[in-house]
Amino acid sequence: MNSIDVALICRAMGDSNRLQIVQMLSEGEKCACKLLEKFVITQPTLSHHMRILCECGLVEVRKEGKWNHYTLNCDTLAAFINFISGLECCGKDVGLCQ
Amino acid sequence: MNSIDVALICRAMGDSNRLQIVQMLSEGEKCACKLLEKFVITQPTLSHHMRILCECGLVEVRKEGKWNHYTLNCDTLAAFINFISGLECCGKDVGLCQ
DNA sequence: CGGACGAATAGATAATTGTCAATATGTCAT
DNA sequence: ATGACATATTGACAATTATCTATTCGTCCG
Repeated sequence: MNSIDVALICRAMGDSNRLQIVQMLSEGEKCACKLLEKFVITQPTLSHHMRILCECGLVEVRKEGKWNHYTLNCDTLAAFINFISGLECCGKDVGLCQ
Repeated sequence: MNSIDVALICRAMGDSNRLQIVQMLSEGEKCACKLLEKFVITQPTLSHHMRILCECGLVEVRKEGKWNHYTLNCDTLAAFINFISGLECCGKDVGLCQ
């Protein structure tokens, strides 16, 4: 996963509504209606947020009749976690960790 | 670390210049001049980006005479990695992973 | 078919953001 | 003190964004 993809995901998660949506999806698949209950936003606004989350690859939608069911995309999430986990803070010029 | 802090950090890393700066700092402490070399932005713009990175707590500055030296903040980074790593994708309604 | 209902799109708007040029501030060396 | 240089601040502007209302599109059921 390259920096551009990571930046896109970060940007997607940089909105607090969307971050909370990601947290909810981390618990498992949720339908749009369920998500909508949780926030004080309109349906078009939720649709907008879900689109951004889907476009960066972090979220997938399963359409079932009239309803949309959302899940986190395992591959994207794993790659993102991998990237973030690879960041280090101890590489001081001193050459010592801690 | 609560969602608001995480969203702030994500937003900070949601700009591709800033994400690349974070990657560079992951290699170790860097001075502003060194960072500036790497990007096609002006000094005030770099200053602006560093401020955003510092304000969310991800980056720390060490002022030494005329120069600023930046590092990643270990505590914040660790808390952030911890939060992100805690996200899961396999919590489908089915109740099965994979 | 036709109404009901969930989701998407269009259009508008206020707020935020990334960037720059110009200027100010702070620190060092002479 | 004064000039040189690193950084910060200010003010401006174009681009992006989060949100809404109004409308359209899709799917189901009677």
